[in-house]
Amino acid sequence: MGEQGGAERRAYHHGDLRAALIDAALDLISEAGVAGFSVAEAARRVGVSAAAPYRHFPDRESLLAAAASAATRQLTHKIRTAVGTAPDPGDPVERLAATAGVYSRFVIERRAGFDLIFTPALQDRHDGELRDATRALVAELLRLAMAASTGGIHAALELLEHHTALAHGYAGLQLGGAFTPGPPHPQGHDAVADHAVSAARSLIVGHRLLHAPADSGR
Amino acid sequence: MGEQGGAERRAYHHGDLRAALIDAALDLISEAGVAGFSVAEAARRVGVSAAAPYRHFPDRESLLAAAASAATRQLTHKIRTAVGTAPDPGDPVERLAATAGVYSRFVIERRAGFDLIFTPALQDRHDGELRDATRALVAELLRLAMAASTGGIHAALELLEHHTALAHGYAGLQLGGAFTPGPPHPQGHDAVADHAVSAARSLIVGHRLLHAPADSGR
DNA sequence: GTCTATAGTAGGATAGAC
DNA sequence: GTCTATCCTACTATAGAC
Repeated sequence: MGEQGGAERRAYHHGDLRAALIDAALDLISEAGVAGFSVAEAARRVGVSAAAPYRHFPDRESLLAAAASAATRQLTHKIRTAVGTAPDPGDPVERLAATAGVYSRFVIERRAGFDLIFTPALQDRHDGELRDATRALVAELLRLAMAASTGGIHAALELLEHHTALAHGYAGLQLGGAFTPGPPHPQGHDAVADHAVSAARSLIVGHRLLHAPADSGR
Repeated sequence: MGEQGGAERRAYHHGDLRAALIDAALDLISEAGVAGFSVAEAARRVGVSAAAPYRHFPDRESLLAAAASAATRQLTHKIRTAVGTAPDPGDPVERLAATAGVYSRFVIERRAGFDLIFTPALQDRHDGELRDATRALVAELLRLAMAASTGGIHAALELLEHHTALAHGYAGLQLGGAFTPGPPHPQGHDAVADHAVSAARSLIVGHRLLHAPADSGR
């Protein structure tokens, strides 16, 4: 992430080709999604042969899983630091709503969201690294949903699901080009993230209205 | 049907290979997304050589665009017929909420949603067929959003965007496997669609609350 | 640990026979 | 209009040299 010397040049695997390959994989994913990722291209970016990665990862999926783990940790970190900077950080509604912006922006910029994190092929590897990263992320979100919901745990889980779908949908529509009839706007990402936050506010408010403590039925 | 027991033989291009290829393309997309589509595989399914499709479509993208147009028309039709069967068809909130269920179910089953319909590479072809189909779909949704919103046209457009993102997100999470830690549930599609409708209700209610006519000033 | 070379797979697209 | 045959491209993965 940090290095930005040449446009995409080479040979900075001074000592850690494994890490360099994960970085390259994340770059590829951010540029063209999981479909744009290939072991060969990642190797090319780093400046090694197509065979070299197989010394560090048994197969394509292993590298992909490592990249997914890294992305998950990055996302969790972004959510943790961003929640405190909401318009009204003391309001649990604003705190949860802010995560919709963080998530959609992250996915739009990196193309590494829940669909990558929860890819069955990756989760089924029972990779401890990915499992731990996923759990930390879900725990963080659940905490925020619990605070924002006026119902019980059941209502909070439902709210989290609704909220997650909303943020994921914003990212998906933007990435799919549904918001940009013309060429993609430079600052469109921020605008989309803002819309996601605004939508999340409506959703949370509506959810609280329909799941008020006095009216916990249904 | 003459031909013997291949698992999926067809050779029903009696007179309309073009239509048969579009059908096959839609099948491929529904099975593995756009990534699962290839001209070669579509031809194989229909029972013709890999070269035959190029008599009817100049290139891969043309066939894909034709499939996207067909899917768009199907989706518009499903929305039109389903809106009347909402729990309370007279309630504009329920009518709009119902479309979240229709959309998410459709996308989950066919993998042909807004990200396919609005794929820039397809929209930039200026294909009249796809353009007309897209416009009809958007017009239908906008009508419903206008009826459900208590604000002006601006609020209705915002509501539609929020609503669309929500439905799209539900479909995306389900397709990405985020809802199914284990194997995908058989009737999971209906459950997910129901959740999408429920979420849409919260969203619409919240939106109306935040954009009431008396309080139109955000 | 990395290289070159290679086997195998799959798809997009064209040429020319029938 | 469809076929066979072909060329090109790109990727995964392995083998053996250094």
